[in-house]
Amino acid sequence: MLNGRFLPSKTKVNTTMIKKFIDSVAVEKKLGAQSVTLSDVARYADVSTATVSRVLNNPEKVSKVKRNQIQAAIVELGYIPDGAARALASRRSKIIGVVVPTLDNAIFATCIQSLQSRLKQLGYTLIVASHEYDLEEELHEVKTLLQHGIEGVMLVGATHTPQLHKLLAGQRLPFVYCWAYDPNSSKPYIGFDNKKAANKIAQYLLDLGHREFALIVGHTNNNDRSSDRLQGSIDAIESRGLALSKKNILKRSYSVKQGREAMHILLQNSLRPTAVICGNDVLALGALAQCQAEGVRVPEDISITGFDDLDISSQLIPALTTVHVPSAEMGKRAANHLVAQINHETTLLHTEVDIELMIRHTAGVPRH
Amino acid sequence: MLNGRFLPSKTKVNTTMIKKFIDSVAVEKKLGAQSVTLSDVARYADVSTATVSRVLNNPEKVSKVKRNQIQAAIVELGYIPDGAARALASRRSKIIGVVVPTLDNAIFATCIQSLQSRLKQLGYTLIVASHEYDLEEELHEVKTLLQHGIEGVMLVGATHTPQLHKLLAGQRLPFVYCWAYDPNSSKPYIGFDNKKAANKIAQYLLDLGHREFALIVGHTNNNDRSSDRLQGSIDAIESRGLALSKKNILKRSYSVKQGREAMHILLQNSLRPTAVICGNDVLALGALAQCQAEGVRVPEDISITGFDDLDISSQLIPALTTVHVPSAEMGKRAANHLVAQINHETTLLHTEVDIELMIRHTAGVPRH
DNA sequence: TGTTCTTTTGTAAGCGCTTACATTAGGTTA
DNA sequence: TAACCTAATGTAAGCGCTTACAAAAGAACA
Repeated sequence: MLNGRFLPSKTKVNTTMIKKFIDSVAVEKKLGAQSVTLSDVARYADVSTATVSRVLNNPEKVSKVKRNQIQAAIVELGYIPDGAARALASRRSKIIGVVVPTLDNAIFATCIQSLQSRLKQLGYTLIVASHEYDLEEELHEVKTLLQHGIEGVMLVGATHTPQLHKLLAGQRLPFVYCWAYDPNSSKPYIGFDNKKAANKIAQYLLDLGHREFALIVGHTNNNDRSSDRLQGSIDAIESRGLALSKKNILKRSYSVKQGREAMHILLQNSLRPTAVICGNDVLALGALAQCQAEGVRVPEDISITGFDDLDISSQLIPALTTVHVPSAEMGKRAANHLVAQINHETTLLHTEVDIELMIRHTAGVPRH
Repeated sequence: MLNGRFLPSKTKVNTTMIKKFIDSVAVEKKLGAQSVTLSDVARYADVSTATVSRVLNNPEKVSKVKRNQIQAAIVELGYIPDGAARALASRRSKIIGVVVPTLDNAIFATCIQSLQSRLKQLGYTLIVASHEYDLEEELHEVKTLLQHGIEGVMLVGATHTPQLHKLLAGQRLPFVYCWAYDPNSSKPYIGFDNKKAANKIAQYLLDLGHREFALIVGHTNNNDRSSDRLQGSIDAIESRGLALSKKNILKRSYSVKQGREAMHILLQNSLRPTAVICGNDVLALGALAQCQAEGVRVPEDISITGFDDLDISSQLIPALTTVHVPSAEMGKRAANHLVAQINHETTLLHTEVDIELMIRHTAGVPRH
């Protein structure tokens, strides 16, 4: 041990000695802060750098005696491997990236939480970026992530710039699209059919007897989830031979406030809709609040539905009728998928997750 | 250009040639996917690697002619710098880390959103980790971030394991504690005094005439924000000579459901409190919903207050009386602080952000 | 005991960049 | 035009690891 630096080998090492060793390393390197390197550990444990590296990466390839020696040295010196050096030498960063539209929506936060927690189990670290519903920005973010050597990336939705598709293909970077589903695509999807889901909830309202609809949805430009949900609802309504006036389709950004404002407009109409389908729960919560504010009873006077099933949605009074989206599950599956891809294991190209109509108390039979 | 690889110099370059160049690079490297390196760019633009590197890092140090030449080469070859190599050589990763308790609370998501957006402006990338209110896990996460070469880290609260404090000091890593404030500490804080804020809201209720209180707060072990808020309320109440029975202090994890359950218990009491102070908005929203569910009017029968001022809190009916916490601002300030630290610029050690009592409609004068 | 095979360990060559230092080109000035 | 300065560029030595390959040490067997 200490390899002749200042201690005869086999001497029992105490804390002071370690400190001196580290300090002497620091002095030698003319560094203010000592940063213990792998070769310091090697010297301290009296082995080669290769052996230390093996302990880090393939412990089973090192004899028990040396392994213990080295592991003790690592702890004693407080050695922390340098990820950049590892990444450079091994060409594996152990980093995965995700670019979501925004973190301000709990649905993405939940997904990221579970993505990250699963990746942690698998030995990966997550870098998060958001693009605020701007696809050029999304491209830019992926490039930044690429600079950081991500080994895989999760993206939201199916709509992206052509350059991004090219980039992903060119880099041979494992990736997965979430929150959307297209079994005919050659690209990997983990998600669900937004159109089908929106169709389902509209059907439910139609079956309850509703004929006068309004839709409050998210902006549909460059947002396939939003436009699919819109289209799904429209299809359902028109399939029953009903008309939906443009005036009753309100596109708003996803916020409670916008939901309120949109509902306020709808309530001004001489002919009020009996059912308002919202593009997500946040908008629905706003719509619901506005009804309360204006003394409109839900669901007696008007029915409201959401999409996402946020935690809060089931707890409010009345509890929101909505579509449950398993965002945590998507995160977890995305993690599994990406890591499998990285390890060249075979994976399913497409995974459709179950969405479920949550029938609660904001939708009911319309008044005559 | 192309430096004799297969084109006479000064030849006009077209797409096919670029492709061939890239392919020849790929073949030479025996790589499946071509990854264009800085030296490829240098060769292509017929300059040294140093010059290319300068264009990347100090463009003003390179003559206009070469700079343009090189920038064109970068675009044409689709060169993406390798962050690991840059980090290793320059000892700067351009990565900053943040470890929050959880992403499932919108208040942290909002903060991270703004932290990240500011860091992006400053040329940094963010790695997010969460510890689920487990301080050992927090330590572990910081270690992982350190492996990835973070240049700074934002942490939440003032309570951390001693090892973490040691680690931060030993690594000379810029860091900042958010969501708490201690002007007497030698550690940097960007936040506010939770105790004072909680005191303020309790005073407000006392001034309204409330005498019977209950508290629904977060778990207080290892969570200084939660325990400070609890203590602040208790202090206010006791300073008026009022007693607060242990039975009326309910500790729950932060979820709407838990808020509901806690309120349900309080409503069972023969002597109901006239005011319920909640440790955060999520709990308050739950408490509010439970009152609605049980036909208890807010604020006529019972007053409820929150803490955080989530987006939704101001939009619900009745709008929640709460404390506004500028989480986005804290994120932004944390970004500025950390980057300033990294660049050895002088910074304020402590920043107290303004919190504000948001008087809305869930707290009123108690019934006689 | 020598031979062969297996396991363990070491040696040393990079990974793709940055940067100190050396060199050269291009201006100024006397 | 020589001497000197500044700006632009190149050369080459690493940064801290991993890993192919070589070497050494054991184990097993005849």
